[in-house]
Amino acid sequence: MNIGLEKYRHYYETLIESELFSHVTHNSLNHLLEISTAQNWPKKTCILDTSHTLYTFHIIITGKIKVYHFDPSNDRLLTLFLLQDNDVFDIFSLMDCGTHKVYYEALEDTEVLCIPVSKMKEWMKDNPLVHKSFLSYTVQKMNILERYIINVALEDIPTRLARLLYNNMDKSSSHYQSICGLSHSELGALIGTTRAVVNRHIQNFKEEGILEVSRKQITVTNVELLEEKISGKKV
Amino acid sequence: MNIGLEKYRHYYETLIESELFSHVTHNSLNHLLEISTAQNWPKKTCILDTSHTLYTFHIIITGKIKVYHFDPSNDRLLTLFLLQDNDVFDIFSLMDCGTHKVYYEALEDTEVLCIPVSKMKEWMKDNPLVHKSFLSYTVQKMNILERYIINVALEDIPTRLARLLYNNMDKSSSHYQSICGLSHSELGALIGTTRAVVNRHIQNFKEEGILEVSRKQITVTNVELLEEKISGKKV
DNA sequence: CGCGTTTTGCTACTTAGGTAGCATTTTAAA
DNA sequence: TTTAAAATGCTACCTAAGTAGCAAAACGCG
Repeated sequence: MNIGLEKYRHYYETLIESELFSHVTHNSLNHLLEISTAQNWPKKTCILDTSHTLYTFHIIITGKIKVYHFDPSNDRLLTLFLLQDNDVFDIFSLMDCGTHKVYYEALEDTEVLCIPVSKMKEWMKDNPLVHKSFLSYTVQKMNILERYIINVALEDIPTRLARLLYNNMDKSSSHYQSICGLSHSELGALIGTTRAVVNRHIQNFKEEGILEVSRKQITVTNVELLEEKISGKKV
Repeated sequence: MNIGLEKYRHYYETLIESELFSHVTHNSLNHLLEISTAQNWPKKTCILDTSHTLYTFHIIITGKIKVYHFDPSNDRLLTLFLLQDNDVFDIFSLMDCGTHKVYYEALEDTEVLCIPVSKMKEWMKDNPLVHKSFLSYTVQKMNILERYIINVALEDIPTRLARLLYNNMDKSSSHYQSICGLSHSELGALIGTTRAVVNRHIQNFKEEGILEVSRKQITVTNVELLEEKISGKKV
């Protein structure tokens, strides 16, 4: 890595805060940074080449990345994960378990560290303890996926939408925040439906006095009613 | 573990074949067996107590176990995984990531090794390399879950059913085998729908000449037509 | 400022899938 | 052997959700 000292320090500080690398020795972390290349991905950058993530491992320093699947038969997208700082992708590339047919898109300007998969594997061999934290990390992601599938398979769309809004609401200000900036299409991709249906239910919620909308911004005005939509389901 | 020598040998041989334990030393594997208790779970044994799997880790020697979620609001089951020999559960219990609200049921007579989670954690601490194989194992399971959710979120039920049948068909004999013995309710739980809908589509498939049915047994008579139902989707 | 693009709101239509209910068959258990 | 329980097949019904299409509004870029 060939960058200014402050940048380097910034990356180091970020990684050492991460649950994935917090226990790694100073030397090893430096070595990891040495084999890394920093990249800035502006908002809307897309990684559609599935072989790219097969050979390059990424660590997100700042920003937000959407991991999604595209189904050509009905032209629909399904967002599997929203990744943020200290998330990594793609763990599949580190295990030799074949191609992983997903695409990536930066939802915000994103700083990533890029590491060739072969070098990352070597580094992990030199730092076997990271397998433990990678395991813990993967299990957490799997837990998210499990709740996701239970959600999609067993609940109707108003419930899923309500839960999405609820989970991403800044409770302190009653102001829906984390998903903010996402279009109805994006919301649809997050709960397994289309933008038309999302819009329909948002209008319903609006009429019921649950929320107010402006462009790409949803403000929850009645949290109790929103909670009722989720109706005590704890998933 | 206090059992006959042959039994012990049988467990040992099974574990050493497993991708999870194949690289473990002879001594360590013996130690693992020492802290294990073997149990036989007859078909239909249910583990509904979620705290049980919080404190006990299991390794399946032989048999088949269904991991499922129950949604009380609409009385529906969703099968998340079918586990077989050399599968383990629950990895969540080894990482301290809270309760994992799933239930277990033996679909066949099943032999399991039971290990207190605290002892399993200790054993893993003494055998840190297993984290690598556990990571690989978990990533594989996650891959299955990912395909599952894409399936449920983006495809209709005939497609999901066709894929389920296709994936579990004994291709050599054109005889649907692996899922055999499962009722329409169970098939529904595997693709996120109800038994009535499964039955409806099975009748359709029958009329189209794709398969023949007898109680708890489905025989695919026209694989090409079945493949058409899946219509080139490779998920 | 003007223009094209994106996002949103809304109508009307169609249909897959969920539900309820019941009768028949098969199986397992007493 | 009898009886209860489980599994299947099928009817009819209803609603949620997907689709198509259009127009208005908001944005963003030159």
